[in-house]
Amino acid sequence: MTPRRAPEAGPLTAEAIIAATEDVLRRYGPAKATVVDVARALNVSHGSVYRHFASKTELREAVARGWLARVTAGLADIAASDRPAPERLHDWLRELAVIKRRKVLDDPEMFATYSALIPGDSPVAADHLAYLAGQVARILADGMASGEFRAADPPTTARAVLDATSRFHAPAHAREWTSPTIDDEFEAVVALLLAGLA
Amino acid sequence: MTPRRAPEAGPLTAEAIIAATEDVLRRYGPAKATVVDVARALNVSHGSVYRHFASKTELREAVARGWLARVTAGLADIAASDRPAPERLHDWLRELAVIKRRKVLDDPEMFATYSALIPGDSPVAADHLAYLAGQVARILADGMASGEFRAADPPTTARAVLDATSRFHAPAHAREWTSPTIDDEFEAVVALLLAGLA
DNA sequence: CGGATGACAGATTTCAGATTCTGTCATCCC
DNA sequence: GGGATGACAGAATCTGAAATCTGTCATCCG
Repeated sequence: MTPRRAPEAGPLTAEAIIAATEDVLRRYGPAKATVVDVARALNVSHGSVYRHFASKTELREAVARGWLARVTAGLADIAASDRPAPERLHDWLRELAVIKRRKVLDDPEMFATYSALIPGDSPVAADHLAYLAGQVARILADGMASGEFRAADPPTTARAVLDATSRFHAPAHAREWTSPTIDDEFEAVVALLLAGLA
Repeated sequence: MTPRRAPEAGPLTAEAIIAATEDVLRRYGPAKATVVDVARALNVSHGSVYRHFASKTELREAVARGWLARVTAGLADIAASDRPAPERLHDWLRELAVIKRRKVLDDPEMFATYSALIPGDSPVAADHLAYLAGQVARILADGMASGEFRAADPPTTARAVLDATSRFHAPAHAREWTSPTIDDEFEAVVALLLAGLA
């Protein structure tokens, strides 16, 4: 593996470690990647990595956090658009599902890195869900303000919308995403939810 | 392990093999249980087991099928009751969730046996889901006939209802069922679905 | 002095050889 | 003759010793 960091490079930063870890994870996969591999990629000793991250888990969480933020960045635009709330919610949910499905195929090692954090109850997954719920709550609040949606508590309802669509975005269901009928099933669920919100 | 079958017992039947396998699975767990263990419990050679089941997988499927039918038997009564359809649907979904949750704790080895079939795309899970969807479709059709639910295609909508509640009954989510807020989340999702059906 | 280092202990993983298991089938017996 | 048997091949799993990894820390260096 080509070292990412020349001998004459400046101080070792958390960002450089995260970037190198992402490379190493993509190359070897989360099951094989080691802290020593990361250190080697950076031309430092593995002890130096532990100056910035208390544990391998913490490092993986930082990598997953950044990756998740990047891959779901496009959702905020949909949430903030000025189109009718039901249409926005539909498109937002669809885009979330499409992103996840694409990443399983596109970037399987990083998807696996993120998935592996969930059984361990990492805060990354909970924070990610809370972040997504915030965007849904905003769409719901807009829709309530305009009369497109019936009044309800946006945070609670946002969580219910995400829970009801978890089959289409939760990594635990990733194997089901290759089903030829998955799109129809998604549309049926979303239609039911939109009817319940109207 | 005490043999279930005395030397003077009658012919070896598929049912006896299934019953013995269930015992063996409960005792050793699906990861450790072998066909030889089952044969020993029945005082026969393992070759005899293969006269009735073409493979270990087929045997496990038969066991899981029977177990699932038994543990979900109570749902049919709820589906067939003459209470208002929305109430029936709510109680049916709740009972399904409660059964699954209880079995994870009660009967973890059999729950694991059933869960293990899902990643392998066994027809057992698909058939089970179709059976459940049939009951939901019936509740929906009743509700449509009485005007409690809006008109829609019952089979499609039944599938959507099950998909939207999968977090509360799909084994992939079993770890989440111990969350203290799981009941509130269940009720929020079902309220949204019932609103969408009304 | 702040950051990097590498030796170290204990935990985890690897790997090869030995064992056990699955699934088949020629043979046996009732 | 129909069902049961157990020997067998190839696949999977176990076992235990060696290697590697994680996380710590006394030491070093600029």
